[in-house]
Amino acid sequence: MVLKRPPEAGDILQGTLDMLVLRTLIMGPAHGHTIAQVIENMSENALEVEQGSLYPALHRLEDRGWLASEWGVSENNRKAKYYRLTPKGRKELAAATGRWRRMTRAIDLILGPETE
Amino acid sequence: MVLKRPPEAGDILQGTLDMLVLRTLIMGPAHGHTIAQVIENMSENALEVEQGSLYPALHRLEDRGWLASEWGVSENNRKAKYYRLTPKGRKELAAATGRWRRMTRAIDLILGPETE
DNA sequence: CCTCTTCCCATAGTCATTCGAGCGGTGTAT
DNA sequence: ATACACCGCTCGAATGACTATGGGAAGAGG
Repeated sequence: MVLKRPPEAGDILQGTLDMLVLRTLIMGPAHGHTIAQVIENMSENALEVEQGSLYPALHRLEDRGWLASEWGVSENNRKAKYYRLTPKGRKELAAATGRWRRMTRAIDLILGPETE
Repeated sequence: MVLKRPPEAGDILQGTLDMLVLRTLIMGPAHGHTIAQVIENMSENALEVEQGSLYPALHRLEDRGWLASEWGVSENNRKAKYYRLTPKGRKELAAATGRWRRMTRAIDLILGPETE
């Protein structure tokens, strides 16, 4: 055995996808397909959002009351589920962002200056 | 069931512990207990390294050839296993640090300026 | 019409990693 | 002797991302 997938470029850091989705929806409601594209584009294609990660994420965010959804029709005239941020979702985004900044600062303290 | 633990302060971001351990050992060999303390101190106690995370991490790093270990005696006169970075470990640290920087930059692109 | 592609949603199964809880042992100091 | 810090380790549960796979519907091209 002992086959392990080395971390690939594009892989999402575990625990950060939810925050990215919430952040994306600050600009207004969107459906899954668009959310993924926005994240990929805004990250200059450094991140890839796989469907197998995205849809479970959307569902758990909705389960937790951070998103609400509504069926509609996409720009391409297809059936699409639009998600929007709830007030709780906004609070969670702020909290998650705070956690993220504290965490990365802490890690960068250990890694040391950029120049290393 | 359905017990979910909200992310607590001190929790390690999944996937970063190995990099932190490798980075700690750049200063020279150390044993597990010390490694944990160094990470906690250097992060200004923003991070907590649990034993249940640390020892499995040390073992897998050694399995991958990134660390080598040797039994010795600690500063407190106790039996302790000293880990040191191998050349492969050094390379991996550089690679992991690069991945980390690219990833955080990408995420920060999406989160936007600090001031939000 | 039929097929192919793109768009859009969804789930099952696998895997790696972290955590909490717990075990055992040994110096040192009270 | 007993309490405590130090030091190593392991197991089960939980989490979340990935691959793989499915389906359905719109639009384009033959």
